[in-house]
Amino acid sequence: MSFFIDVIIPIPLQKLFTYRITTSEADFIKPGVRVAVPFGKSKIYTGIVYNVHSNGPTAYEAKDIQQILDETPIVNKTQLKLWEWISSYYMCTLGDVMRAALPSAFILESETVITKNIVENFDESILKDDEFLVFEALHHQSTLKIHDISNILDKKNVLPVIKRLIEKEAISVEEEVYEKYKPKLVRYVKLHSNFTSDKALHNLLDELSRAPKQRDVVMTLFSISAKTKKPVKVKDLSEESDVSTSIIKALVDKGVLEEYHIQTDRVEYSGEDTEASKRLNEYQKTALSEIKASFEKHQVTLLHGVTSSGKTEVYVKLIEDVLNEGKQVLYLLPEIALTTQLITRLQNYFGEQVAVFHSKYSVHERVEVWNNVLHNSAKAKIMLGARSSIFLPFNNLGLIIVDEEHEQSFKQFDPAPRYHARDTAVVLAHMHHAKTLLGSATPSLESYFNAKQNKYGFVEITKRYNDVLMPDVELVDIKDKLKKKRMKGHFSDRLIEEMTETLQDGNQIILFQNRRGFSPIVECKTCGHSPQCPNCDVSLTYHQYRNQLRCHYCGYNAAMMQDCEACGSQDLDNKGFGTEQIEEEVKLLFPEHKVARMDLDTTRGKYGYEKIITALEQQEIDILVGTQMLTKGLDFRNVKLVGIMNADNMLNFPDFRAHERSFQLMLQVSGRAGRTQERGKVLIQTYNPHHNILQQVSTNNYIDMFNEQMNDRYNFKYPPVYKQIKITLKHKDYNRVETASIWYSKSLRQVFKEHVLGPESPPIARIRNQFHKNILVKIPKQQSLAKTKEAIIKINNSFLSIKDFRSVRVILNVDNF
DNA sequence: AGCACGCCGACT
DNA sequence: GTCGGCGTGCTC
Repeated sequence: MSFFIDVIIPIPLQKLFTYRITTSEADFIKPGVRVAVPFGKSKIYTGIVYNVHSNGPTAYEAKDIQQILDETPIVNKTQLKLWEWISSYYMCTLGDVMRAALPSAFILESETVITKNIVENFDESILKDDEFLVFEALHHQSTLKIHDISNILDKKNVLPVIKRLIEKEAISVEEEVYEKYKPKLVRYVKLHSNFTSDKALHNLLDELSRAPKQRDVVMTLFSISAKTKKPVKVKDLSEESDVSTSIIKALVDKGVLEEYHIQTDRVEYSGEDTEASKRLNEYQKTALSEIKASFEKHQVTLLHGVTSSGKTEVYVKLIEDVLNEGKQVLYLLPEIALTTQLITRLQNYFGEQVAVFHSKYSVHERVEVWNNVLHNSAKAKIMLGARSSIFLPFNNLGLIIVDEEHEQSFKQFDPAPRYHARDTAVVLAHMHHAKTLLGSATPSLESYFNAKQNKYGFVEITKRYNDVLMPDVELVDIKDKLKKKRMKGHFSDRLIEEMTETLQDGNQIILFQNRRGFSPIVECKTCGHSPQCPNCDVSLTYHQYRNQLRCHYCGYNAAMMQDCEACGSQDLDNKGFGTEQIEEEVKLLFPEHKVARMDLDTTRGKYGYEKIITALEQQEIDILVGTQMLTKGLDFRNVKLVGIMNADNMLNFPDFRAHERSFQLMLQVSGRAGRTQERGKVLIQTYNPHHNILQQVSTNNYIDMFNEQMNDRYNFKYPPVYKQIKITLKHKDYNRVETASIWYSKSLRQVFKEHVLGPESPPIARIRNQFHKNILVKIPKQQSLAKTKEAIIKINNSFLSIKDFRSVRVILNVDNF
């Protein structure tokens, strides 16, 4: 009997690929192991075995696999089940999910390696110029990659050149697979076995009496190993004996010491002993027991706790319980909230059992974390991570906590799989028969709605820790202030007053402006022209610190011009304002005080973010200007005043969730004010102080906001009342997308009638030279989601079979919010 | 997604 | 006349 395997390949193709394996391989291969398989003419890909069977294909001849890459599965059954759920729910391929799920080091790809043929008296004259260049390069370097050749020839399509060289038998090519993951080795030393006897050792020390430094090293090695009874690291030995590693090396060369390696973990926690978890206050205790009671009835529970209510302590208690049952915990939170502050706090309680999974980790670190989770290692009982950590190979999950549940960064928008980590977490927990706790000070409407519908359990903490009062929120009408000439730049007299007072008391200030850059738009005062991005339909943003104009959509940048491109006038004006400009203005208003800025531009580097946080904690900064980055997971003792520079631009954002988002954002920023005894103050500058959302923010009235917003959602058939799927079409030719989107929406309308919206051009119709069109399908609660998707897939297939439309890119986005 | 094949414009 | 553009089709 012959055996076959179906393999998931990390490419966006819906089907699995069948390969033939030998009988002995069949004994060995299980679903979840990686195999290297030939694909297409020359490529070798890493695939994940989906299943093993003996039904050979009839329509084609199955290829043999090239190699088995793992002894045991690196992906477990539950994960494969989750992958399948994601692929069907979010309408993407298993290959897409695989790409997102596995650390990139697991996905090996072959690379073409070019070598020179050894031929006596090769006639170089038959080579053309570019061919000769490549041939010449191989004299200096024994092998070249395709990429190297592109660099040498300075063009991208080099395959024809290589082909001709092969025909002339000047070179040959080979596919090489790289094991990208190399475990980190730490160097250790021990005394060579020749000297372990007392006598030999005595002789050695005598011999070394003329080399005191070397003698010291040997002595220190003894004392360290006597003390620690563990292998001795070269690094430790060098530090302890205070000699350079070159002396140790000399001893190794002499054969006195022996060097060896042990594989170690890159991700190591070297903290102090763990401390007992804190005692909970009354509200926290009540919440804890309510959550436990709720878990009896509900698989998912929503914890609505005001900012600074001490939710983390409650989580800690819950985690302790789950750990005692010997189960794993997943603690999900948005990327920007993954701060050192929180990590250290959890490590203080749980020590080594906490592992972090982070986008800033190197590929190697991710593999190590993956393996620790896979083997249910004691080092990875509690996984702390952003959305992609739902893909880790848990085998015994007891609890998932989704903190800051309302954060939109849990949803992946690009590329596929466009999954929502919170919703996927609920499904994952269900597969493990585990519980899910969603926590937020400002729950998303959908979660609160689910709680109200009794689909989720619900628990509330309404008091801040230590009974600190909620900040006092004041709305400042800048329209009125402008009229009365009480504005200095973007600062109202009220804001300046409060700032002056706060600084006099030695407290800190946070200013929130939801837009980076200096001023969004440069406009010529003479002709009204403003510079546009050549690739996108947006005006360029002026960034002062590099005197540059930049596009926030495609990254295009150009030097700021001296005079108007259109009419040559020198009278250029800056419209609108961003964080940079606020920073400038603050510096002028308060020259005595230290001002810093926190946005994408200032936190680029690996530690950029941390530096600013530390500086603020140590009170080196008096005033911090920033974007929404400020809102998350930061706990500052001395911030007393929070200023929101302009509430209107978020409220007017064209999105059905703009109001909900603004409410969440403003309440979260406000939460940064006054976290200790003194009551904090929040000033919100706006042109429209009577806006309901602003009123609800100032009275901290979530319920009112919820009811009012839900009313809109009912009326306009938006989530969470209706489900929705967004279909985006992209093409570089506007007419093409236009016709394509009309065809697409027409077909959809035949099935879904009035529940199809669009096609519409988004506010920014062109990004990276691609024109976009959006179509929205609204799905009533009683309509089957599975059937809806089936119908869409059918329409999509007919769409793709029209040859004029084949070049149009289609993006399906389920729950596009 | 890649990559090969095949058909048309702009250069030697 | 070739080089290189990209539209089309296929991948076990």
